[in-house]
Amino acid sequence: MATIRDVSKLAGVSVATVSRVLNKSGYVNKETEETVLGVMKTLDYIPSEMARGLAGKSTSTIALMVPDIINPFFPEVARAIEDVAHSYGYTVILCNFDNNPEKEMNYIQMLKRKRIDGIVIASYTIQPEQILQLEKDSIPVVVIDRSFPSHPILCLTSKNREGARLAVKHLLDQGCRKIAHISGPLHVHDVKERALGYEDLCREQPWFVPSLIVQSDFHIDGGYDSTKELFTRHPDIDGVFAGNDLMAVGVMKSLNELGKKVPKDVKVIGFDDIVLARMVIPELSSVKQPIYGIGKLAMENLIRLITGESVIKKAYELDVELVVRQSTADSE
Amino acid sequence: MATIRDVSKLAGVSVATVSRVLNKSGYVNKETEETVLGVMKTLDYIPSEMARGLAGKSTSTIALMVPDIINPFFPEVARAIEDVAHSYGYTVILCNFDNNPEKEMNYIQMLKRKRIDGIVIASYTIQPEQILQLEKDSIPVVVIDRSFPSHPILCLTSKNREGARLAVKHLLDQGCRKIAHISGPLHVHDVKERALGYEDLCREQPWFVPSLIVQSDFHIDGGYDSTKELFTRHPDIDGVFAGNDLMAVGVMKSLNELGKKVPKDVKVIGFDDIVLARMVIPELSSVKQPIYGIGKLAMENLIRLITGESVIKKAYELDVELVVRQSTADSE
DNA sequence: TTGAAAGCGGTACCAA
DNA sequence: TTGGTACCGCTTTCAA
Repeated sequence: MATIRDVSKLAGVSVATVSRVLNKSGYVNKETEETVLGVMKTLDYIPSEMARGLAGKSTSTIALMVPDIINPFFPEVARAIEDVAHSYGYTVILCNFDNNPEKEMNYIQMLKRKRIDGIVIASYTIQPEQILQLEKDSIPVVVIDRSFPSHPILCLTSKNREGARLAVKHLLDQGCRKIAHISGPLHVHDVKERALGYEDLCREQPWFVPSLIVQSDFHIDGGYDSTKELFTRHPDIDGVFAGNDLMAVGVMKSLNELGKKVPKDVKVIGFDDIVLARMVIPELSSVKQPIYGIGKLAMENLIRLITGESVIKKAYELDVELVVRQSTADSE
Repeated sequence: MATIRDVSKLAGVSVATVSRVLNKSGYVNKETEETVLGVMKTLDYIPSEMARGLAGKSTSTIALMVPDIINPFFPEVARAIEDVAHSYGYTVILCNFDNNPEKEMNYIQMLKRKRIDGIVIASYTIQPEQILQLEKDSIPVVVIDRSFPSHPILCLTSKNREGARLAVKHLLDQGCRKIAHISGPLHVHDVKERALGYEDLCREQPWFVPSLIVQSDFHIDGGYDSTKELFTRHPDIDGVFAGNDLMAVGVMKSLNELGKKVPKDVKVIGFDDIVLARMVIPELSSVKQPIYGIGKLAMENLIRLITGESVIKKAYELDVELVVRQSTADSE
């Protein structure tokens, strides 16, 4: 493989000059430039990012750390991240860490060795201190789907509490008179917010009892199992607000087995509005998070951090939107 | 950030020695080693992969090129690739190229600059010559979900024709008497195979007419639209074999709107058995490709190619398996 | 068992 | 406008 020296020799100039035309930096005579460009073509010269990285420039590589790319929320984020990254000349390393703190740290270590320029991370296991440490090591980080409001960390989440209220309000409007909530892991602040949104509207209802809230794990099977559990205790539930769409799908599957019709007997609404919501039958109502937008914004901000532009490191909350589909339709 | 020189100075040894303990290569006195290891810890030394890459070793990075990570088939592959890669110390770069040859080439160029060690690619647009060229540039490639039987290229696909036969046979066994096939892009050999499998069993049927085969695009909307089209022409279709699960879901959505019950009025079967198949209601019958296995095998073989172990570069076909679920259940 | 030094392929400063 | 050259951080002979 041709090197910059090969090019310089064949073009009869110095490597410095070749470097200049390569980077369009500094003065280069028009003709010289053309010669060099020509030689590059002839030699099929491809500059080594590794070498330029070593010589001081950045690696143009960022990492996307997610619990599990199979969870359909993340491919949508990944897609956005990758689109923006690619358009800015960055490359994306994909890391799955399965909510396993050890694997997570292992990965971070590996990323440090690679001297990546930054990280976008979605994690319920990472501690704010770890992120601060990363920044101290001058590796910018953007956190998505979780916020650390009391730390100077750039986080991107949605208006979870408001979204939850929208969902529950909608169920009430549709005539539901006993609404359950299946939540994700409540020790996570942003997950808790959704449960709080539910409580905001339901706590004062005559039918409300705490056992209408069940904590689960954001997975489809969790939604499935929790539903069985809920309906054993409260056979008269007529509305379910699931903490995310994946669990909502589990809810629908469970209801189907219980012989309950959606939306006739029970109305179901999820959260996130992943593409899956439009794939199931009946189509799932949901609270739309701007997933692509979150990914896009995350990457744009990360690049800003990398290039040293001024960005305020704090928790940003994006707008959500109620999306009504068949799973909460009027039961005529 | 500490460098190998910092370590060597503080430990009172040469960089060569530090390098040796780093790589556990060559002789190092037990005590010296411990000293060095200690200093590394104190300095929080993290070797630069970039530098070692430049100095001759590999980048320990491979690329996964897919049309679109949002297509649920690919996260499953990605997951496998990443698992194996990580366990061998490799890092995975994710590339979406949207079936856009230009973007694809653009990416390959970028990957060359990064001097990645190898590529796993799923593409219907790439030409065998491009892959051969890559290998000539000493970048090993493993192709998945597509085969180039007449080229010395390592490809991993499933027994598509046999799988299609299994699917259609099953529909026939379940009593279907007019079966349609919605296929993917037929110009791709492996896609064609599925259509041929369908024809193997249907061509001789009294009800068969060529217009029962519709070409589509492997996307959910394609399956949806094709179904509308098919039922306009043939309202009496009672079985649909979709070329992949995504289209099968589109089929079910379309049938739902047409007022046809699945599986009572029409039975539906897909291909791939992505996790989505178990998420929809009714659950989708499918022909199971060992997706995780394909990804795993792809990565294992890629590593073998990278490390120069002997691998026969040819098209391998993996076994498939019929998975019966609700969408083709008996209509009692 | 250890060290000196020549790269690896670029960048960028300083002179010319 | 151009060239010479000292690095960047690590690996790998070759000698000692």
